[in-house]
Amino acid sequence: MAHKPQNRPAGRRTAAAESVREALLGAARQFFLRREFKAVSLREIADAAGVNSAMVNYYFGGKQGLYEAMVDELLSSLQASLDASHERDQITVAEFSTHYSRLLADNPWWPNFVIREVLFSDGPIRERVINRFASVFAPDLLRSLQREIGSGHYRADLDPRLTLLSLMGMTVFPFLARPLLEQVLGMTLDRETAGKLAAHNTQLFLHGALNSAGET
Amino acid sequence: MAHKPQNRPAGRRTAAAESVREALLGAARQFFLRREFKAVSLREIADAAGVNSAMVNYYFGGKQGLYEAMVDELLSSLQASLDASHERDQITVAEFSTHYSRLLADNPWWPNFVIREVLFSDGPIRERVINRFASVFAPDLLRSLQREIGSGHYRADLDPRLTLLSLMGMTVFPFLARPLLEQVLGMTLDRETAGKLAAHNTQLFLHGALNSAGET
DNA sequence: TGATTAATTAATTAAACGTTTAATTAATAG
DNA sequence: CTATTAATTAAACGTTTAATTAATTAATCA
Repeated sequence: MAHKPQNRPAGRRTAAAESVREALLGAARQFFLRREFKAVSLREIADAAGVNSAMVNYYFGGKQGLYEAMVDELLSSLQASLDASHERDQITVAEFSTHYSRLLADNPWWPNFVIREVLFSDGPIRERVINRFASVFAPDLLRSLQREIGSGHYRADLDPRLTLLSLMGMTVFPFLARPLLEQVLGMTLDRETAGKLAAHNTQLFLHGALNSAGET
Repeated sequence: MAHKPQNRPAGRRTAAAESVREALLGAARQFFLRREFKAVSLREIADAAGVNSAMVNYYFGGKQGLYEAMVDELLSSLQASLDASHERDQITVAEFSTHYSRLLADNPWWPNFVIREVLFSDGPIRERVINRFASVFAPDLLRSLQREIGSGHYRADLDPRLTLLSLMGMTVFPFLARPLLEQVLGMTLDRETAGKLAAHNTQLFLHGALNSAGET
């Protein structure tokens, strides 16, 4: 019944309570990001957090509640880390490529998680992830592309939305296909490779693959 | 123990047996492609197939066996559909973009499934999916890129592997992010849009985004 | 200090799961 | 016709799950 530790009187064992909450969230992140929802049991989460499994129901109202809390925490931290990455409405292709690649290289869990939520989940979490994810880079980048096309800097026949998709795909896909890279191409996606990839993508996006004297 | 109906004497109730097998495989595809492994129960599969749930153990040795059989069937049908798409070693960027886009547009389950297997699964199935997947397009395309770079048709400073990744990303990502497209950009990925996307990607890949008279 | 109440643990519950088993039906072979 | 074997069913098994309840601990305040 006690879905949440309601109206907790400030300063009464709250330190311990917060530590239990955070321990559970940390353990939840550790498991939920790596395995599917149903394949993770509350017991292993509680054990890893060093608390009793009933605490999940006490603090989060159940398994689903814990998962949603973890997702919210994750999205908030991402938002914060991205808010500092570029000036609003002023992102360039090179900046996007560089910042996004670094972000993905530093947080290997991120693309997996987003893709899983976007592709396989449903319900309120998926909506939240999509909207939050989409609001981070896409609008600014889309506006930037439209400006460049309108100003004649980019080719006038470029569809901004398709171009956005191409650019995001070039940037994100390698991190999604990371195991494929390692097993098939023998590449590892550390920060250095991610940097090379970002530079490569920027070049390719701006100039194309054809040699200067090339034909179609 | 009887993992498979061993040494089945030809012509003894095999018709019925095959229909049960296929009914189970069909139902398995219907559920496993949409939900995670642990979230699918043998009971719902058996119910949908109209057979007893013990048949799963009789014919496939268990839940895992049924899943693996389904995966193998899926990979074989994909391989067959792709073998007809291009001459070995002779694929161009435009061909790749076009064929792959059409394939993904026609089989919406495919990118989801591959990504799930590649990112979240482990064990023998993942190996099989990666190798099978990688052997379909990547080697031919990589060779083609190397040839174009070596011949001077493409810029000499292009890294073939990074270029392969960029190209695959441009092509595959929109289908992975399909829900995001629909919800954020208001686009639907039908065959027509997929065609436009393929043409756009080919153009962008070859010529880049910059206008002819543009600066860096 | 002693009552009160939040926090935590331990024990328990009911349901769902995949699998196994034993019994039954159907079909062929000798 | 009988023996044999494949195919199928229904029931039960043991395990695991999330959730609930009861019991215990500890901190606050009158």
